[in-house]
Amino acid sequence: MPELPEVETIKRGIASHLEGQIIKSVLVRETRLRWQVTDKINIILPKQTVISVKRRAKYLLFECDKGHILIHLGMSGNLQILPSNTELKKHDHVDIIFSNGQCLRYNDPRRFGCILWTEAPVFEHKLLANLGPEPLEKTFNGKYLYDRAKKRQVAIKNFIMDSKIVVGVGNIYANEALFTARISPERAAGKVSLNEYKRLADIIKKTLQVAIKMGGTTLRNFTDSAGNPGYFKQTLQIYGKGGEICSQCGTIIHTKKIGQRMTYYCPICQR
DNA sequence: AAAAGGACCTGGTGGC
DNA sequence: TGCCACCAGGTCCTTT
Repeated sequence: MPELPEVETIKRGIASHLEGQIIKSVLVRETRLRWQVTDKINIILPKQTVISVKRRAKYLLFECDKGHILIHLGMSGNLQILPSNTELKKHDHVDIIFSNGQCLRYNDPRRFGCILWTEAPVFEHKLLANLGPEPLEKTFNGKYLYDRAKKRQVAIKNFIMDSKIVVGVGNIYANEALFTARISPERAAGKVSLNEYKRLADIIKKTLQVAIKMGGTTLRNFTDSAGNPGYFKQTLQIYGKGGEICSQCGTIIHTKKIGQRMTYYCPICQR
């Protein structure tokens, strides 16, 4: 489900509700997420205070007194803040209940997400240690992409979706950014010029920023932590528009699987 | 080291 | 209406 703007939307929605709150209990109804949810969290989390809520890539990091809770939403995960007695829905797998009566509820039909606990320095965690830069940071720019892409044969679309290169760019925003940058998704990463990379990096930043501002993209069921959809869908230029007309030149928008993911592009505008 | 493909899941949709 | 194939916002892991 969520790419960076959606995770950021969730983070902004929940942070102020949780920071400073004391965990009262944890209810794990389903441990079979991407990785087993350890029953250790039932023991260790109660009485801890949530000090801060942060995001790194598409991971949400809940800093507690003794360590971090690390949550990824996978393809279909969502988090909501609810009164702890709220009636359960299907796939409500985990509740973190707070002493003020609120509950952070994790729902995930496909169970590709994860909920982990770590007491080590969180950025040294295996899942975070080898991630590329955040796309909205200054270290992510055209020169950086150009340098990393040298001699690489991989398609540019897969390259910008590679979390070792840059985090947070999923299938929707990769399609959108390449269309706006007028670069063919199939071109080898090593054959993109420095100027094109500068344009692309700026467009990735801009696209993500606008999407965050609009509360993310709701395709079927993404909602923020209060249950509201995102409105970036109305802004999509190319994603999901196979067979429709390119807004720039009127050509039929093509589709093709690249790296097992559906790709939408205009064969005239994108070279 | 880089590239490609499989794996993990449920639910919705469209075709017959 | 029912059944089936295929598709979906991610990304780790194994194999080549």
